[in-house]
Amino acid sequence: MREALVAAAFQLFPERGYEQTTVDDIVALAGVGRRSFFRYFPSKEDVVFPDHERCLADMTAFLAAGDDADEPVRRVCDAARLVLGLYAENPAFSVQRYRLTKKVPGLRAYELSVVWRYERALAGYLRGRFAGRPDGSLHADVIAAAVVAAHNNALRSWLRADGQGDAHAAVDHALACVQAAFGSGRPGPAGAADEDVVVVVSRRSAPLWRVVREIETTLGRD
Amino acid sequence: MREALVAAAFQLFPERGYEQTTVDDIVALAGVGRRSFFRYFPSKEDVVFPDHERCLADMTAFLAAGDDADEPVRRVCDAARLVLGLYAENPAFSVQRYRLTKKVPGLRAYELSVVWRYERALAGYLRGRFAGRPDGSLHADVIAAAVVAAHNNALRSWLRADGQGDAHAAVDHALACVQAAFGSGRPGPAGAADEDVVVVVSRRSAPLWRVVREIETTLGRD
DNA sequence: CCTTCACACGGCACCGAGTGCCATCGGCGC
DNA sequence: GCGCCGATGGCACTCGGTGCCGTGTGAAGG
Repeated sequence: MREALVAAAFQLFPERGYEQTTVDDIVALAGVGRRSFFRYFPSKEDVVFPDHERCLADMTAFLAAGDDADEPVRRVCDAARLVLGLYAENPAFSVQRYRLTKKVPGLRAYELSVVWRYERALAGYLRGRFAGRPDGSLHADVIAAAVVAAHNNALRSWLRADGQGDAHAAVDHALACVQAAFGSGRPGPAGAADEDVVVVVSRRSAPLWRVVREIETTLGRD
Repeated sequence: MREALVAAAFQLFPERGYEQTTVDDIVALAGVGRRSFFRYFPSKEDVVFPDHERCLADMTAFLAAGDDADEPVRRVCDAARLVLGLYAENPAFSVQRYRLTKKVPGLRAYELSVVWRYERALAGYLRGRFAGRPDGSLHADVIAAAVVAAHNNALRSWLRADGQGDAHAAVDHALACVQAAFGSGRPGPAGAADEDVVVVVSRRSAPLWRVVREIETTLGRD
């Protein structure tokens, strides 16, 4: 039933456009009642993202399954990789959906709210890992946003290329940049500081207290 | 006319709730025709963010007014501070709107699309500044997302406190964390590398090529 | 074999957001 | 005074979304 509705919708959307296709058109093609559509999809936009609810549940389960020995930033990057996997599973569908969301503003807004829930899940996990640390919630929000942005940057360039190329490699590279900025440089509360060599970047002309504060910030002890 | 509609809306929203207030209720209280409402606001959600269009225009103008001598990350942080100024101008209104967007999912989704446009403006500016640099668009997206996340984190904690406290100081502190991670550590194309002391963080057990790559990443020469 | 209960589906009526069209009215230059 | 133009209001319509109810079907139970 869900599959029939999704199939009917994605048959009509490319030829008529999203907004020109009414729910009545979809249910007429699928041969079901109009009321049943809204039983399976809370809104018309939801038919475009049929499995995002399951994906979100998978991601939160993945985050909940980790233990405290994991490096937090590494963990959220792996969670992002998990989401990419679901996109890469059926590239044709992902590309088709990408074309839709790129053109239709209402669909783009809906995608934003979807992505926002992923980002909040990542930030919630990081907030728990950074609990007690000063500016913990700030770092959690910033890192979650950076991870999502890097993931989306790689994902979109892969989608723009019609699903050609290695999506996983692109996302790995993008996430490596984020991990380089936040990951290994920010030891978690578990504290593996003595395993690290610390490198701070600061202008030579900066006052000493400024340099010290940047070192503290890098070490996460501000 | 706009002011009358906004005033009527924000008189009804707190007492009835957003979704329980129909557009007919608003125009009846304002004493204008229903058709005129949609002349001034494309949708019901727009009446909640009456000046965001002007704010976005101000921000893009601010970014366009900068010259190439500016440090790019510093510039987008200042642009974010500019947005905060418009929130801090009338705290009562901002707090009232925050309560609404926190409760109503549809309004939160709309706010996301608003914030997204700010983020795209910042990313577009950074993309221009990073043109030619490897992974320029990736860094632009990540930094823009981090700046917006830091700004929103500080803004929301200020709004949760009913507009008490110094919003500018909170945002300055939040943006300083982002600048510490991306700003001074990443010299722009203008190249002030010889003024910097470079500090890299890496596990001692990491292979040499990994350390070298992190140094390259930190210097923005990967 | 018949009953009954539950559940999924379909149809119907309704609400509210948003739009196109046209009538109206007030200010403006000619 | 006359005609033009922009702003406004009213009307009718579409479409997304919801509540309600009737119906059919299949499984459990007498």
